[in-house]
Amino acid sequence: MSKLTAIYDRSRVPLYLQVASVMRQRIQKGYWKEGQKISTLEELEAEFSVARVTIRQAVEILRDEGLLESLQGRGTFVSNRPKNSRSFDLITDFDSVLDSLQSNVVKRVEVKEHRPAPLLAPDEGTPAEDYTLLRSVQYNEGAPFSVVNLFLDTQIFERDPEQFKRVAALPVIMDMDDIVIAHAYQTLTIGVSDPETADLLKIGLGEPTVDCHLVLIDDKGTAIYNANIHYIKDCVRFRTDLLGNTGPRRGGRSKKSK
Amino acid sequence: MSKLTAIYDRSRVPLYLQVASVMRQRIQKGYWKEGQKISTLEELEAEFSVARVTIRQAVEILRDEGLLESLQGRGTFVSNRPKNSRSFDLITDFDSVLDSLQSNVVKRVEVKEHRPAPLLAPDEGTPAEDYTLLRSVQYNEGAPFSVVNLFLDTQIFERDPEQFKRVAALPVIMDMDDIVIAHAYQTLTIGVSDPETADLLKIGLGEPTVDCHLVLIDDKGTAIYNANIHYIKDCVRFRTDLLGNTGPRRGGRSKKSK
DNA sequence: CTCAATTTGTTCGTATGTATG
DNA sequence: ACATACATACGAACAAATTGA
Repeated sequence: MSKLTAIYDRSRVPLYLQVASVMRQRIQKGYWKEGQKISTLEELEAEFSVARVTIRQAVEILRDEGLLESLQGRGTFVSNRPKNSRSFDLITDFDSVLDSLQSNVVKRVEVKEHRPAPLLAPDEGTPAEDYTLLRSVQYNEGAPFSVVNLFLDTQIFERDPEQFKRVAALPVIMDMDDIVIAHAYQTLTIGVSDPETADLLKIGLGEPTVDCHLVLIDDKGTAIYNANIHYIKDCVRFRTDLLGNTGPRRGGRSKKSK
Repeated sequence: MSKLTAIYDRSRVPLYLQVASVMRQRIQKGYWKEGQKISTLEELEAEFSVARVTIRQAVEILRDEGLLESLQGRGTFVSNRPKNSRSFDLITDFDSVLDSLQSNVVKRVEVKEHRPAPLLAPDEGTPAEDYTLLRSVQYNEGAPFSVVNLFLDTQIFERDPEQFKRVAALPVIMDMDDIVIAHAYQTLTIGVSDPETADLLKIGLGEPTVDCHLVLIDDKGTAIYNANIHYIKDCVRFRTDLLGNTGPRRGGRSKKSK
């Protein structure tokens, strides 16, 4: 019990799940390679300071997930399994957003009118008078990877309700030639799934998600498009070149660094 | 038990923790505002389909965290607590990286030589011959918010070992005038804390983190700087304007969208 | 072939945690 | 607050399969 209480100080999640999470990551990040024999139960026992049975429970979870295989008398091995990396890069420019809507399956699951929209940050424009909620789920290879809760300016929604109810909203908006998007702010944070999101994404309640707050502001400063998008955490990645278009950087610049 | 097994299909984390996570997010994201009376236990009971005691356990956790206050006969209220938003924006350009190293406290916790470095993606240059591991922790307001595992090309490390052991590496590198950084790739993903990271960040084992893989490539194509940075998930946020420097966007562009 | 060492698999007893009604 | 059922975790012992000496 001495061990237990010490570890439980920081997380009340069952120990075998904590251990399983760490081992799962070691496999996914390639620290434990495919086909490789991993540490023995006794070594893992020592490393994590837990009982034998607890390690076995963790291994059992990863076995069920097809990540590990155990052979009595020989050891535990990382499975050679077909790679199905469903992860993709998050989007950082407007045209890619439009493109991605074309390449993924979008299923509208709900439309509600007169809904209070998510709060806007000080620089995210002024709220529209009324919003219509369009909720949809994005699928990739048949599995859901994101839930979109879009609060669309009702004035715009009513210009083509049938279209908005059927397909992705952004292309429809961009087809309206009197609309000018002055700003498109995207804010990414880490959140946890609420009951609706967990249900639609087929994940556990309270599991971490990547939350994207996307706000489009028109030329009058109105936030006509105000969306919260929840991505399954393993499905997203974000890459950037810090040098951007400034070109290579030469050392010795600190003399004038005030 | 009927309820229980249904929910446990997707997550084996104790129910009261799942419920607590969702309620914590409602407070943190401002859906439940400060001072507001939240739903009654009975309503929450119905919403989450769990027993009364389970809701009470969740509330107790948030009470311990100072997020909620219960008053017998009146209800449960969101605490008016001092805002200490320790979150900050992730960095997307090179100069900001340099700046941020100056404004945060960095504590070097470990130096190890001849360590195998993290794997490089195909376009992340060729590995250096040998790397030296510099591990440090970044603090903000006295609390740790990130662990940096930097694998530095040993050839560069040995040009000024004492300096590298004491202060942040990047400014030291940028003071060497014969070094040219041709690329600086940053990749963000969601991971979970391993035992060392959990220990240094004072978080639970297996809790989600924002992982940043940062690779600097010199003019010869060598990955001289290869770092894995683990941020506490609540401490980071990432903002961007999708329109960037392309200016406002006018509708009606789809005619030529092949 | 046998033996010993290694490694996973199984079981028991006990204490505490979780969830229902 | 109580009674009940099941889950989690420990420690220890023993069984079964594999390997190499």
